[in-house]
Amino acid sequence: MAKSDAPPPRRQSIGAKRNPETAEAIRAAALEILHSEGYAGFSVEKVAKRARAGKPTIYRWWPSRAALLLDVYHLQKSGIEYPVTDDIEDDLVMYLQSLFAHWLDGPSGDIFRSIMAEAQVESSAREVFLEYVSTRRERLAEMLAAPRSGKKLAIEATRIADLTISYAWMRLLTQTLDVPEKDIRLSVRCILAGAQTSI
Amino acid sequence: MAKSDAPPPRRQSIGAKRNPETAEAIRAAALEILHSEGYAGFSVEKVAKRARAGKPTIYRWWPSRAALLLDVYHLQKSGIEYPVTDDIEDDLVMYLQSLFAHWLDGPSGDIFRSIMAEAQVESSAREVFLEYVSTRRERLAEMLAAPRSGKKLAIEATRIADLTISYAWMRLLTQTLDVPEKDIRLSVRCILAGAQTSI
Amino acid sequence: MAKSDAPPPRRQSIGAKRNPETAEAIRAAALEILHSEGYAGFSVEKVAKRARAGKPTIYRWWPSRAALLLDVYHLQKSGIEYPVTDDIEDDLVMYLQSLFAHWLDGPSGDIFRSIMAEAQVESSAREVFLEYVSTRRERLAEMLAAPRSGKKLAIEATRIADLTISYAWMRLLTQTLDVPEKDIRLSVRCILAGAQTSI
Amino acid sequence: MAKSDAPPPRRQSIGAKRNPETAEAIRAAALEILHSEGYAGFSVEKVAKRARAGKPTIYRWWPSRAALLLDVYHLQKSGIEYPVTDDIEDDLVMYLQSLFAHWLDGPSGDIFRSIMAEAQVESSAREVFLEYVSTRRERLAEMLAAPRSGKKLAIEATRIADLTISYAWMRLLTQTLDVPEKDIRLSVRCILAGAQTSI
DNA sequence: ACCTAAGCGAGACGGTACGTCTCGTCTTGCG
DNA sequence: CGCAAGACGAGACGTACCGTCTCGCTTAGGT
Repeated sequence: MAKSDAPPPRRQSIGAKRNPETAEAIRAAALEILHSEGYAGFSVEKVAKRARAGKPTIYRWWPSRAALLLDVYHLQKSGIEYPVTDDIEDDLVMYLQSLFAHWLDGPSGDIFRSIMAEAQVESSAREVFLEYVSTRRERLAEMLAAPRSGKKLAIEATRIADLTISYAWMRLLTQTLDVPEKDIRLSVRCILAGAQTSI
Repeated sequence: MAKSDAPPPRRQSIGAKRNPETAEAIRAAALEILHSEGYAGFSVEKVAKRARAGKPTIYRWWPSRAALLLDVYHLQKSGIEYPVTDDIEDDLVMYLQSLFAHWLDGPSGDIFRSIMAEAQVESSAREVFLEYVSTRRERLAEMLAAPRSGKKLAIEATRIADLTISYAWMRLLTQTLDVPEKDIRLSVRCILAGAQTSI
Repeated sequence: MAKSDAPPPRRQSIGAKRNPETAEAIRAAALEILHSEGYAGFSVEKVAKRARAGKPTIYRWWPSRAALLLDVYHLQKSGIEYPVTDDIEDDLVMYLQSLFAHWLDGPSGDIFRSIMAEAQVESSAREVFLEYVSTRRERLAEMLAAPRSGKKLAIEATRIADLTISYAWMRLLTQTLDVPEKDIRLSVRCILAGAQTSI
Repeated sequence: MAKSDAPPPRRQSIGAKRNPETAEAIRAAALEILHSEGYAGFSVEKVAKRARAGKPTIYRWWPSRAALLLDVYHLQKSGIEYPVTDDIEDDLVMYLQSLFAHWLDGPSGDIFRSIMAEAQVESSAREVFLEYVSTRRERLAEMLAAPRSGKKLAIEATRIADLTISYAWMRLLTQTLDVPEKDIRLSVRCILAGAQTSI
């Protein structure tokens, strides 16, 4: 995760079209600020300064703060695994552990919280947030519904997915992501308890 | 629910102690602004102007924007019941139903979302938010741990409380509070499934 | 004075040399903008857009805003009469009236004020401004010194010219060019009163 | 001309009323910037930074750049006399001499030219400028209309005032303030020639 | 019956950030 | 190589709130 902390060099126009280097520098600067100072310290002005870009250049391509936030967030929404083994409990625990680690490690947790906050202020942010949530939920439900030897879910996978996602969000929002595996497992067991039947 | 839309008269000191009328006017003004303009349009300055109060008066009693926000939420939150019958499932379903109805009916759902947003921006807000959440959690855990004839919880009540609260927040944040009782019951049953044992 | 208000067509390079049509279109656009929006609304960007020209094309031929302004101003400094009849008072009144009308009618008054403003920002503008003023002054002094039957000026013509020009500028700068002939005549009479002697 | 170049300390509110120290610091900063960088380098942002004041504080009391400029000019303008002796010609000569000396000595000449430039750019500045000019004109007319033994003006004092002011502006704008007293006297005599009658 | 102490309204203050504007430079791709 | 087009870094514009401060007024409670 080597981040270049050096001040970026001055870039210039490459003609009557968008300079991808500039766009990249702006996204990177936004990301770094969100990571180091959080949503509270995020401002277009700081992004511009850190990226060595003019404010109008940012507003030319991202119509608002929220748009920039959403763009940066899209960059980051990768890397989470959806494991499928024979033990569904293990799978869920592993999923949550990697998710929490992902949120804790990099800026993605902060970004996700930022999006949630921004969604309260800007309605455009809300739409994208809801749409993203829905795809995540479906993906997780898929994982849960995957066939496993000798067992099957007694209730809908989406319900389990909802409860799992709810639990993860709560941990994120209450800043309690640093949970020992035992605790995660107990909560997962609780969610799954009534949902499994042996064949 | 008579709301005074008239501009409040100027109040003055009633001596070396807090003027409850002032406090009330401030809370009311904050509520009205949140209701009519949402979190996006909420500012201490507007509250002061509408309540015909000085800004320092607000900051004297509420250390931050978030504290005021939370206080206003409390005003609205009065009607939530923590039922204790012999059936813990019924209790939880009833609790969630009344909570969802409360969030949907008035401005309290919006207010709670506002608080969550504010908690991402201001660390002081985060503390207040976390502390509030913790009391709610304990209160709910208490309800769950109440002695019921013939049954007791096999695991910690706080874990069940966490999962319940998580579920409620998720519904709030995804704007899906309008859930039929059957769905709530299924989710509650899922949470409680592994948590109960007969004596 | 028919000015084309239609948007000029797109021009292109005519090879490795300056396109005079382009230069003309730029001058014309600058003139129209100064006339319709005044110095306040004058910007190289607007000129480029109206002339359907690129900004660099403007900067290639006019090193600065001021240079363009001065060029445009040179285009306009014509058309004023310097009448010589037997009555010097009538002459001066007529001169001022036509000058005021000229300033009010077309863009030249605005341009003159613009040059004065620009001269405060750019020293190059100042030089040209001063040089222009000096030629105007000499031309007016010439008119005043022209032989008239039976009378001659008792003092230097340049002094009268200075006072006349001063009066005109003041009217221009205070936006009070719409003066009835009677007022002009009274002021002129005042200036001339001590300057004439019968033979 | 010892000017304090030290950065001013942070000031604070002194209650619900204007802090004169702040006003003074802002005026002083504006003056210094105008002196060192001229009108071209003048900006509200720089003034705020140098005065250690917030931009809104400046805009609270001076509705526009021009208003600040004019205020600063006032600071400098204090030393102009409106003499009233028995000889109106001497009075006007003395007035112009002291005015020219004042414009030449310090920054006030430059400031006044800046104001004239600003008035061409911003309509609000124009109003302020015109209003200021009108008071100066009246003040001068008053001086001219003052009763003097044995003589009275045959025409309106305001006309004489206008011509005098016009002359002074012209000298300022053409950078020819360094005029020998004889020249001033001749011009003044010219203006006054037809305006006086013995009793 | 004074006197201190605190609450209160009002609003100015130093700041930060907003989103917009124009400047003068730069590069592209067409002709 | 000229030209239209327009992106770019820079930085000022004027506005909205932030949270802190000081004022002058009002009332209550202690002496």
